[in-house]
Amino acid sequence: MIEGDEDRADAFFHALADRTRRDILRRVLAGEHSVTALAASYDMSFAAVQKHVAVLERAGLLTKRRQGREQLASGDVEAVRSVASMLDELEEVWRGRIARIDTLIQEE
Amino acid sequence: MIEGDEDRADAFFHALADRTRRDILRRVLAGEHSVTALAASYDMSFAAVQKHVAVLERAGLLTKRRQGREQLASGDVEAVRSVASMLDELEEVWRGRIARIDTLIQEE
DNA sequence: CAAACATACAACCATCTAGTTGTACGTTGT
DNA sequence: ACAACGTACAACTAGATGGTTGTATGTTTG
Repeated sequence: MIEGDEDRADAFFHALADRTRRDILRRVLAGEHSVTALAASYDMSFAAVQKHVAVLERAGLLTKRRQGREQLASGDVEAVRSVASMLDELEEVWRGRIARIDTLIQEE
Repeated sequence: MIEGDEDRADAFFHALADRTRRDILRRVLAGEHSVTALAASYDMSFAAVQKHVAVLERAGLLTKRRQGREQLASGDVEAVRSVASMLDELEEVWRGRIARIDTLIQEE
């Protein structure tokens, strides 16, 4: 599994930094899909898509459950939210800057 | 120079997928810093930090303004917000899935 | 003017990444 | 039993990435 917060962030953002993976994530957030069903949507080999799914799984953005011979992939919305909250924290840093600027203006 | 939404998303997430760049972004969201001042914080060459700043700049996450011989870098909170809104759209996709599941349950 | 400073960028290198093909193995259906 | 299906993974390749050092250019200071 993935270690610290920074490692988690690395994995999250790296997983999201590829348009094929973002598209796969959209599909599996909308509903369960087998790896083969996902692979049918893209102009690349099954193995390539399977690796993208593995990257998303390793980042915790999707989970798989076995059903017979298929692996059904499903998006984890909680993980998506936790990425969003990392960005919210960045915005909070910015708010601190604005607050400091306002203080300076008032002191004049 | 005209990039699509997907190219922008690629650049955003790739820029954020490195912990040094996330740390630089935190600093420049908190306030302006020269490239040299930023470089002093990290255990790597000035050139390496300068390249990280360039990646963030190309992604639109920070801007620079010249002041004398220094370049002062400043974080762009609007860009951070637009990344966050991409994630919100993913969450919306997931809400659609839940709505569909609820409809199925009601039809039973 | 010369020296020191701040920045940008080229060239290079090791490693990672995203794709490929091929193989192996469990599951399903005939 | 066996053929077809669904998946995983290894080995390989081209190109991207993150780091290095060295050089060039503009700016400030003595």
